[in-house]
Amino acid sequence: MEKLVLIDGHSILNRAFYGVPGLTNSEGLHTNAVYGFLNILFKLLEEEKPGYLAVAFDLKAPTFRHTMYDAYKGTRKPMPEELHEQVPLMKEVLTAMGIPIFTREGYEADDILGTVAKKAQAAGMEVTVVSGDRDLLQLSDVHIKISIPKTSRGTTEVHTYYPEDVKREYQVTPEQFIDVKALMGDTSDNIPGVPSIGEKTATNLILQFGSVNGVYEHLSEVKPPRAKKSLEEHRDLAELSYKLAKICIDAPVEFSPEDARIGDLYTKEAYEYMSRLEFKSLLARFGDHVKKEAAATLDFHAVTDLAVAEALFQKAMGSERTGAVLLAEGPEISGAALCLDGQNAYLIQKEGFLTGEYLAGKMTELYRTGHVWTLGLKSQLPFLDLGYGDTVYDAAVAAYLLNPLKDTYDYDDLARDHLGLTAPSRADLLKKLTYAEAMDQEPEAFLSFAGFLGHCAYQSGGILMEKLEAEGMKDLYLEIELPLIYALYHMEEEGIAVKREELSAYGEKLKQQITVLEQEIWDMTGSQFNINSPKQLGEVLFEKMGLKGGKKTKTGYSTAADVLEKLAPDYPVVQKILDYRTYAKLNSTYAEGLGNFIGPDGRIHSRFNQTITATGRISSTEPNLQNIPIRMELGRAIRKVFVPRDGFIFLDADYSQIELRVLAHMSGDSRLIEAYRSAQDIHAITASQVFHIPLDQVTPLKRRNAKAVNFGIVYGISAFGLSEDLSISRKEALEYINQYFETYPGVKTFLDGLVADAREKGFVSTMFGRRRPVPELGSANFMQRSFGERVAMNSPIQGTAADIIKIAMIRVDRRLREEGLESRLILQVHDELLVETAVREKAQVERILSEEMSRAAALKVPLEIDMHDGKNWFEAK
DNA sequence: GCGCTCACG
DNA sequence: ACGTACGTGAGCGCG
Repeated sequence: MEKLVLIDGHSILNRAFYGVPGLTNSEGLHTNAVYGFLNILFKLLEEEKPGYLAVAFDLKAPTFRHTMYDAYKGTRKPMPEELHEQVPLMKEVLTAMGIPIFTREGYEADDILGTVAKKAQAAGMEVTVVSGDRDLLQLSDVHIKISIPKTSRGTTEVHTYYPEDVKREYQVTPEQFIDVKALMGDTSDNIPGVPSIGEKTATNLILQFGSVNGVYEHLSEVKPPRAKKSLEEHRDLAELSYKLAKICIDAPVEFSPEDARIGDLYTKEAYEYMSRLEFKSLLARFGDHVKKEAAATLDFHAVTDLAVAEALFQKAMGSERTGAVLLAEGPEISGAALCLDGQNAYLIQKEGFLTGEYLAGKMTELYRTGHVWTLGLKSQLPFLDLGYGDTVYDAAVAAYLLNPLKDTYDYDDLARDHLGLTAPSRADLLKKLTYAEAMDQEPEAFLSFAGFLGHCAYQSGGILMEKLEAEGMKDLYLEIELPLIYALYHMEEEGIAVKREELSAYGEKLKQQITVLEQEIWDMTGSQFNINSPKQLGEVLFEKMGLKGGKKTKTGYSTAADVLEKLAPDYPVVQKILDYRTYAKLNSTYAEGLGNFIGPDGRIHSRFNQTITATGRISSTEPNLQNIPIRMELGRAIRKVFVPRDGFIFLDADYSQIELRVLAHMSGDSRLIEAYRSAQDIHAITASQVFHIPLDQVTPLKRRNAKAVNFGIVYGISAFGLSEDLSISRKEALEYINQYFETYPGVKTFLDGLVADAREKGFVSTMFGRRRPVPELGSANFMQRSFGERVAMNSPIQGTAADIIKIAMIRVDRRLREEGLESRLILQVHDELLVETAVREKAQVERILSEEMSRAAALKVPLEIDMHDGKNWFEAK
C-alpha cells in the first residue's frame, strides 16, 4: 500500500526547539529546532519508508476559530525569537529537499493534516500523521496512525497511536477524544472547558453517555450534582469548545498524491543548506555525487618520479607557505601530501627511489623552514626529526582553539567550517581502507584524499592565524598549544613501565573474589542472573525481591551506587553487589584492560589527545591513564604495578587546590586571596571564615561542608547539586551558598559577571585567552540554560588551570632535555606531573618541577606544589 | 551504537 | 515546574 507521512510543521519544530540543546552556526543563526526537526524527519523516513511526504504549517492570519471565539486570538504563547527565526529557515530547507509545504489561510495546520489524512485514507493510502500535539489523536483511524515523537535526555522516542492505542491510553475512541476535550477544556489552546469538570469527570461522562450531545440528552442522570449544575449553566460553552477542539476534516485543500511524492531529497541545494547550518551528521547522509563538485576546480597530481619530487620539495622550501602532511599510519609511511598554491596539490607516493626514509628526511627539512601548515603533527612526529625549536603550524589544533566543541577536526571539517569549501571526507573516499590498502586498491581516491588534505592544510594557513589573532588566541596557540604537541608526543613515546606479572596476579585475586561474590549473590537472591546487567539486576532487586527503589532511568530501575548504598544497610545482598561491582570494575577495566596495552617494550604508551575537551584539558586514551584508581585502598594498590626503569625512581608533583587558587586570582576577592596566602588547609580556612569560627575549632564536619561548597563554587554552584552532595535540604544548601557569597562578595560578582559576559558574547575565556562557546545560554529550555550558566562559571576556572599545567609541562619537558638529563616527563593527570627520574638527577628534577610548576603563572596567590618520590606510582603519591 | 555504571581530576 | 553539580574514557549489556 502507498504510504504517506504528514508532518505538523510548527508542532515538531517546537518540540525540537525545546528538546535539542541550543545550537548556533558560525553566522550566529540558531539552528537547534531545524536540526531536531531534520533528525526526526530522517528517522521517520528510515522507519516508515514512505513514498509520499508533506509538511503542514500554520499561517499568521486568523482562522475560523478566531471568528468563532474572540478569546482564541492571541492565545498562543508568543514564540521565542530564537525559535521564530528558525521557521523560515526550516521552510527553505524543506523546499530545497523538494518536500511540499501545505498551508491554507483561515485554517490551522491541524485542519490541513486532518483533511489530507482522511482524503488520502479514502484514496486507499496508509497515512502517518506526525505531531507533538496530542489533539491530533482524534484523527487516528484504521489507516491513519498518529505518531508523537518525544525527545527526552537527548534521544527521541516515538509513540504511535491507532484507534485501539488511543482507547488503551485514554479509554475513549479518537472521536470521543474531542468530546472529552470539549468538556475539560485545554488551557494551552485556550479552549474553555465546562467549569469544575476535569479530565477524570470528563472521561467518565463521555464513557457513560458517548458524546457531549449524549451527556446533555441524559443530563438528569449526571453525577456528581456539582458537575450537573455546571453543565446546565454552560451548555453554550461546551458546544463552542467542541467546535474549537474538533479538527476540520473538510478544509478547502486539494490533495493529489503526486504533489507529495518523494523525489531526490539529497539535492545539491539541500546539501548547501546543511553545510551552511553546519549539520555535519546530516551531511553524512548525502551521497558523494554532490561533493565531487568541489574537486572539479582543483588539480591533484600524483608524483612518482624522484626528480619531480626533488624539484617540488625544492620549490616548497623556498615558498612563502606550504601545506604538507606526511601520510603515515602505524609504522608505515605511504606518501606525502604537498600544496604550494590554491590550485594544485600533490601526492608524492612512496615508490621506487621515493622511499619512506627519503620522504621523512625531506619533510623534516621542509618542516624546519617554519612556514609549514599541517594537520595532525603529533602523529607524524615519529617519522620526523623535530623539536621545540621548530615551529610547525597544526591546523587541527588551531581549529580546536577556534571552536573546542567539535568532535573532529579533519580536513573536511576545516574545509566546511573555515574555508567555505566542501570536501569529501576520508570515509567517503577511502571507505575503511588503510592508506597502504587505498594506495594499492583505490589509487584515484587516494590521490583525491591526499589532494584535499594538502589543499586544506595550505588554505588553513591563509585564514586560521588571522582568526586566532582576531580572537586574541595567537599567543595561546604559538606559545602553549604548538609546543605542547612535542610534550605530548614525548610522553606518548616514553610510555610507562608496567609489571605484567604483578598486574595479572592482582587480576587473579580479583577474579577469585568475583566468583565467590557471584555465588553468594545468586544464593541470596535465589536466581542465577548476570549481575553486570543493570536490567537483570534491577528486575531481581526491585521486582523479584520487592526492594523499594523506584524507577530512575528511562530504561528501568537505577542500580547506580548511590541508590544501592541507601539500601545496603537493610539488605546484606546489596552490599555484596556493591563489592562485586568494585571487583568487576577493577578487573575488567584495570587488571585485564591495562594488561592488553602493555607493549613489547614492557611499557604502556597511552595517547594524549589535545583537541577533545571543551575546557582545554588534555585527555588520555588507549588506555586512559588519567583515571587509575586512588580513592579506595583496593583500587589504589594497582598503582604498585606502575614502575620506573632500573636506576630510576618516580617523582610525582601535583598542584595543591589549583582551581580554587585560580578562582581567588581571577575573582580578585581580597578576603579569599588573603586566606589562601596564609592557609595551609584551604577547606578548613573556608569553614572558619564562612561559618565564623576560629581556625583551630573547625570540626571535621564543618570542614567537609566547606569543602563541598568549594567544589560547588568551582562546578558552577547550584543549591540542588550541593544539597545532593551533602544530603541536606535545598534550603540549607542555599544558606551555605549565601553565607559563602557574603564572606567572599568578590567571588559572587565574578561568577555573575562570567554568566552575564557569556550571555552577551556567547563565550567565556581563560586567563590565557582560551575560549569556550556557551550556546546553551540561548536555549529556551530551562535545563539547558542552567547548564550553560554552570559551564560559564566552571570553564574559565578549569580551563585556566589547564593552561597553567600545560605551560609547566612544556617547560619541564624542555628543561629535562636541554639540561641533558635522562629523566623524562611521562604522565600528566590534570593537576599532576609524573617524572621518571634518574636516581642521581633527583635533586635537579625536584628543582625543575618545583620551579616550573610554581612559576607557570603569576597569580595573586602562590601556586603550591606537593611532591613525593617512590619506587612505584603508589608510593610516589 | 547507545545507555548505564564507575574510574579519575 | 522544569531536574542538575564541571571535565573526561572504558567496559559491559542490549537492541
